[in-house]
Formats: sequence, C-alpha cells, structure tokens
Amino acid sequence: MSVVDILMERGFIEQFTHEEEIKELLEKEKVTFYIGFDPTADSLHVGHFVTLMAMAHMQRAGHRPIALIGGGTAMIGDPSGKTDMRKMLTREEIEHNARSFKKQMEKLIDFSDGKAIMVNNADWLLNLNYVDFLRDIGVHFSVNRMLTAECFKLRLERGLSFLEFNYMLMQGYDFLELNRRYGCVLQIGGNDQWSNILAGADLIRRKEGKPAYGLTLTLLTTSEGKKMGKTEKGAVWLDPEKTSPYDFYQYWRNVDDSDVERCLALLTFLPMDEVRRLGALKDKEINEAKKVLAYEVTKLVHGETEAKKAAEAAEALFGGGGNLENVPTSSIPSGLLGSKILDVLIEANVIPSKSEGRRLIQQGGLYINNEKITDIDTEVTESFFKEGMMLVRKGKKNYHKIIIE
RNA sequence: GGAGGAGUUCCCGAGUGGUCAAAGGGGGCGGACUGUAAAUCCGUUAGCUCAGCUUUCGAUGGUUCGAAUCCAUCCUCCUCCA
Repeated sequence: MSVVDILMERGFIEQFTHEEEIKELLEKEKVTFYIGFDPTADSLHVGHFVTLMAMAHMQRAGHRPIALIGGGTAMIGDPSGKTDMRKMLTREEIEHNARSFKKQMEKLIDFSDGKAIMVNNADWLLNLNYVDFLRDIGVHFSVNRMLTAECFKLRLERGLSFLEFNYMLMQGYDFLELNRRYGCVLQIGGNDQWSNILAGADLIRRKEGKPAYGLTLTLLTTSEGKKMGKTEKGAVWLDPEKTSPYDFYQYWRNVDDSDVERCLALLTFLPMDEVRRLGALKDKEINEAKKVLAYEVTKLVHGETEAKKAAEAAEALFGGGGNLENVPTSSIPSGLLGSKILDVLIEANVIPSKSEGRRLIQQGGLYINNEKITDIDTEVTESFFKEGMMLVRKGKKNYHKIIIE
C-alpha cells in the first residue's frame, strides 16, 4: 500500500495538482516535500496536528519532509480566507516561536541525520532585492489570474493591501527556492493553501522547466463544518503549558459522536480496521472509542506517561472512585482558610471573577466535595479539606482540586 | 491628492441627548434531558463591598443638569474619483 493510499484511506487528502503523477512518483521515488508553518504563535495547535500526522505518514514511507518556518512570510501575512490583516511580528518573536515548533514536531517527526529538515524562509526572503525579484519572479505572475483566485475573493470585497497581495509570490518563491536547494518537488498544505501551492508549482515549471506537485489536506472540522480545536479558552494547543494534558485529553474525550471516526483516522496511527470498528460503535458504546481517541492523541502529543495520568484522572472523576492524584490541581496559601468561597476560587483560578462565581452558585453549578453550594457567603474552613484536598466541581464536568500550600 | 462612509460590549450587529451596562443573533457559561455525545428547552452573559456604586460604545478634548448619541482634533478602515 503506498502512502497516497494510506493518506486517502484515512481521509487526509483534499485535492491533488496531478493525481496520477503524484501517486506514481511517491511509489517509485524517495521524495523531498515541504509543508509551511506560520510562526505566528509560540505553539502549534490541533489544526497543525493533522498536518504533522500527514508529514509523519510520509516520513514513515521513506520520504523526506521539510518543515518550512515562515519567518519571512510571517512579516507579510497570508490573506487567504482571513478577514483581517495580520499583526506584524518581530524577528525575535518569530525565532522564539520556531524553536517551540520544532520541539513539538520532534514528537512525531525524526529530524536526526537529515531525515527531516527545518528551514526558515527568512534566510532567503529577507535579503531579496526588490527590482531583481520583480524581474525574476514577478514576470511570471498574472494579476488577472491572481485576482480570480479563490483565496483573494473575500479580501477583494473587504480590502486587501498590496503587501498581502504579494504573499502568493513569496510562497511561490519559497517552493522554487526549496526545489533548487533541496530538490523539493512536492508541497503539502491545508486546503486553504491551494492557490498558493499552485502558484509555487507553476513557478517551478516555468523557471526550471521541471515538474513540481502539490496536494492539499483536509482541514480538521467537525461534521458541521466548524473548525475543530476551538474551546472557550481559545485554541487547543500542543504546548502543555497552554493546554494541560488533562484538558487536552478531555477535549478529545468529548468530541461529537459523528466526528470520532474521522479523528481516529486523522489523528492516530491505529490501523484502519480498528478505526472503523471503533467508529461504528453506537450509543453508549462509542464512549469506548472516545477514550481510545483521547488516549492515543494525548500519547502522541504528550507522551505515554501524561496520557495515562490524564486517563486516570478522568476515570477517577467521572467513573467514580479511583485515584484523584492526577486531577488538575491548584494551591492556595493557608492564610486563606476562613475566607469566603469566592475569594478562594479566584485565588485558585477556578473562576475569573466574583460576579461569575456568584452567578455560578445562584444557578446551582458549584459543588465542593460533591455537595452543592447554595450560600454565597460560605466560608472555606479546614473541614472542607479531606486528606489535604478539596474537590471543586464547576458545572457538570469541570473539576479542580485545591490543596493548601 | 479630492469626495463620501464607517469604527458599539467575546463576534456579528441595532441604537442618533436622558427610560442604555446598551435590542437581536452567534458563541460562552449554568440548569433540565442524557452517554463526560448531539439535538432540544430554560436561565444567564462588564466589574465591585451587588441595596448601591465604579468603568465601558476607535483616541483625546469640549458642549450640556445629563452623551454611545452633539462639536473639535487625531488614529484606523472602506467606497468612489485621480
């Protein structure tokens, strides 16, 4: 079975520039391909994770991935599908973010012995000479054609600066540069990158007279078409400091029934037979599939130890009994004993404001040690702490363990 | 460069001197129902010492007993003309 078959079976691929040729190429040769990452945050999120998985599948099949950090292009900002212009980042921020990305990628991608490469397009983009670039690259781009590209459509209505309009040339040039430097012949990206990928492949064909290909990956969306990986707290990050392994686990534990199979296929390495079996479970049964999904994805991102801890904590809280050791914990200074419950919860970061806490209690959503709190003026005394800890439940499934420092 | 228009609470979007912490929708949160799911229904959604008070409608000043609403300046964005 070729990688393409694997990727297709698992539902990764959205479109190809040249379907048959790509299949043949990937079967016969070891190919160098690239995927771009915008270093606009200091961590990757679950949206990137699909891409990482595709990259990992490719590498396992013997191909060589290039992770391209868009240090140069981030200074421009990709207008595709965005309604707003992107804020500009400093070089220091970009470099910091790139370092974080690599650490996260190493969980899935083997960078040893040049089996995968990370490069930053700032290396060639930042020193370009404007006129040379226009004469060399600019000539090959037809504005008429660019204007018809899907990715500019929205922005043509809402406004597009010349700066951002150039993004496509930059990305196209990246592909050309990678082709020249590393023999990279394939670009992979999210489906929103289609126009940009085409631009690059075309450019290589024109400049070098050599074939170049592209393919796009499905964007991780729910069955309703909404982007996945968004929570009330924002994106679901791969960085444990930004999204704790427990929260990360819970996110996948709680996906919609209808998304389970898709997620298992895209986000784990489980064999497809198993994926289909789990995805076919009905009603209560599918909870088993969700546990597998949560465990597997957490294991890939945070490692086996963390995944086990998260699963144990969830089991203890929701399955009843068990070990509460790994439940998310915050601590309060002992001086707070005797204070009102709201002050304690604020200190422990369970609630963002007292107003919200008050509302929570009034609506009957706050439990301490599984007893509903009805009095706003409840004082937290030592008797609330069993074996040194107090279990707070906010709403139906939000647990916090509070200990005294 | 010229002429118009716009900037509202997490998002979209009403509001054009007091009854506005600001309609409506989305999202979020809480509750009911459940399977730690979805759908549905109900409540709620600036902060605080919650009776009351304080800060909020691009920014800064001003008019007024009183401004998101009027005036001035500035910033940002959009449209048309060049």
